[in-house]
Amino acid sequence: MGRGKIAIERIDNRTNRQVTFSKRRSGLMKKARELAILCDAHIGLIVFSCTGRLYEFTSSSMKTIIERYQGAREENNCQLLNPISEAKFWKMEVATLRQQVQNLQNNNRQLMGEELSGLTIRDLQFLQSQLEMSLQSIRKKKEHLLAEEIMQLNQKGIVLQKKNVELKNEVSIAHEHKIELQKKLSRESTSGDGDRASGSSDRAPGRSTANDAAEHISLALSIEGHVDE
Amino acid sequence: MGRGKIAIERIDNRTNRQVTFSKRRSGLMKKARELAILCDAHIGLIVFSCTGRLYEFTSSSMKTIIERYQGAREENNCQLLNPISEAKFWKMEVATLRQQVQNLQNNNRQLMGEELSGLTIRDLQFLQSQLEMSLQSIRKKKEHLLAEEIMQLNQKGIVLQKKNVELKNEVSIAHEHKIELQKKLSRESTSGDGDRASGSSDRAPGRSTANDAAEHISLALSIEGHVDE
DNA sequence: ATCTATTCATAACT
DNA sequence: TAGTTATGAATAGAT
Repeated sequence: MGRGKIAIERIDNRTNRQVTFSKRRSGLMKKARELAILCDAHIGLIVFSCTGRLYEFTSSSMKTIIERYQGAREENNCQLLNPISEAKFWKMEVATLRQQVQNLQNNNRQLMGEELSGLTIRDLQFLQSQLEMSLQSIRKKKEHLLAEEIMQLNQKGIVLQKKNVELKNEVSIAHEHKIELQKKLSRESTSGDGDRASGSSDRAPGRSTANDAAEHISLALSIEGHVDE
Repeated sequence: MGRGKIAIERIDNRTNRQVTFSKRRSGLMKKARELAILCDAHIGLIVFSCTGRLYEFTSSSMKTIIERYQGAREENNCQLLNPISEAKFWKMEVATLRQQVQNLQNNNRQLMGEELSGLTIRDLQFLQSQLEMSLQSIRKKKEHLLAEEIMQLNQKGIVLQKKNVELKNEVSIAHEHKIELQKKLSRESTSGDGDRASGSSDRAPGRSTANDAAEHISLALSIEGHVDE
C-alpha cells in the first residue's frame, strides 16, 4: 500500500526507516485502539524504536494488562516478578473493581429510576432521553421478533391449509369410492335408497374442518399482535 | 475498508463482534510484525478478547519487553516476600468482582437498549415496562425540581419587586426633595422654569426599571419550563 | 471459510 | 517535519 510495494525486511535507509516507523507506529496504535473499542478487548501494546524510545498503547492500564498477562501466562510468575507487590496489586485491583461495581450499580439504579436525588435537571433530562432511546430500540427489537413469529405462524398456516386441501380431496375420493361400493351393493340387493343422505352428511364436515383451521390461525396471530401494544 | 464504513464503537452483535475481532486481531498482529521487521523495533502486543482469551505478539520475548518496559517506566517493584495465599485470595476476589462487573455491564447495556439479541419477547416486554416506570419516576423528579426552581425564582421576583417599590419610593422622595430645593432656588433667583421637564424624565425611568425586572423574571421561568418538554 | 466492493494505510514524493 | 497522492492492503458484509 503506497506508491509501490515494499518487501517486509529491514529498511536500510536510516531516514526512510524513521519515517516509516513513525507512520506505521501510529497506524498500529490506531488499529489497536479500534480493535479494543470495536470488540471490547483489553489490549496492551509496547513499542521500542531502534533508538530505544518507548511508545505504548493500552485500552485500560498497562499495569493491569501486564499483570493479567503474567497471570494467564501460567501461575509461576510468583518468582519472576513481585510476590508481595503482587498481593498489593490484586488488592488495588479489588479496590478499583469495587469502585467500578459501585459506579455501575449506581448507574443501574438511576436507569431504573431509583436513587435520583442529587441529580440536576440537566442530568435527569439526559437520563430521560437515554431511556427514551432505549425504549425505542427495545420496541423495535420486539416488533422485529413479533414480525418473525407472525411470519412463521403464517407459513405454518399455509402448510396446514395445503394439507387440509389434500385431506379434503382424499376424503371426497374415499367418499366416491364409498358411493360406488354402495351402488354396487344396491345393484346386487333390491333397494336403491338410503345412500344420498349419508353422502351429503359426509361432505359437509370435510369443508367445515378446513374453515376451523384457518380461523384458529388468524386468531392466534391477532392475540400475538395485541401483546405489542 | 470493507463493504461499508463502520463507526468505531462497540459492536453490538455478538457474532459480528467475534468475527471482526478475529480479523482485526490478525491484521493488528501482522502490522506489529511488519513494523518490528521493517524498523528494527522491539514490540510486545498483548490482546485479551472480551471472553478472556489471550493472544500475543512479540518481536523477541515478552518477558524482555515487559522488563524493559517496567525499567523504562521506573517502577521499582523488586522485593521478595511472602503471602502467596494472600495474593491468591485477592485474585479470587478480583475474579468474582470481574464477573460482577460483567453482569452489571450487561444489565446496563440492556437498560440502554443495546445488546438485545438473545432476549425473548417476554424479556423485552419486562425491560420495556421497567424503563417506562423509570421514565415515570424521572419525569416526576424533574417536575418536582422544576417546580422548586420556579418557586424560588418567584420568591426572588417578589423580593426584587418589593425592593423596586422601595427604591421607587426613595426615588420619588428624592425627587420631591429636589423639587422643593429647586423651588427654593427659583424663589431666591428670578426664573421659575426648567424644572418640570427634568421632573417627568426622572420619574419615567423609575417605573420602567421595575417593569424590566418583572419581565426578566417571567422570561427566565418560561425558558426553564421549556426544558421539560 | 471465501469472496469482493469499499475504505484505509502508507510509500514515494513534495 | 508535515502534507499530498497513487497504490496496495485491510476488511465489512455477503455467500
